[in-house]
Amino acid sequence: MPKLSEFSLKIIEMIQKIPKGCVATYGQIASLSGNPQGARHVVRILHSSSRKRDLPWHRIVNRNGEISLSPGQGYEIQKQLLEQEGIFFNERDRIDFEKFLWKPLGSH
DNA sequence: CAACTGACGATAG
DNA sequence: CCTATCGCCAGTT
Repeated sequence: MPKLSEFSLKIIEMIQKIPKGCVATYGQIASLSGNPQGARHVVRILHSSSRKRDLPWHRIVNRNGEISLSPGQGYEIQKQLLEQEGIFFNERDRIDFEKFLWKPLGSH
């Protein structure tokens, strides 16, 4: 088991904090973890640690609110998991951020 | 150690 | 709206 950087550990931590019924973007997680440019690294963490750490990987979508996985590569699974949490997709197959984007902390 | 990789993001046309 | 590029950067090989 490789040692992960502090940045990576934070990414894992943030992903675990995403509440059920909400989604977050790759860039958002990276930014909250201290590196706004590290979106691609979030991907690597999901690849290497999502299964091991039992992360809610399906709650991560791209900046447009779309599923980034290709059909046959997990797209259907992710969509199903999200819909099971009460998240739905609009006519362009996107998630409405106004309703479902995770807003950490007192954004009220 | 160096190259490669990728479920991204921003920008330009 | 779409495609094409470039920047990004730690984990993996």
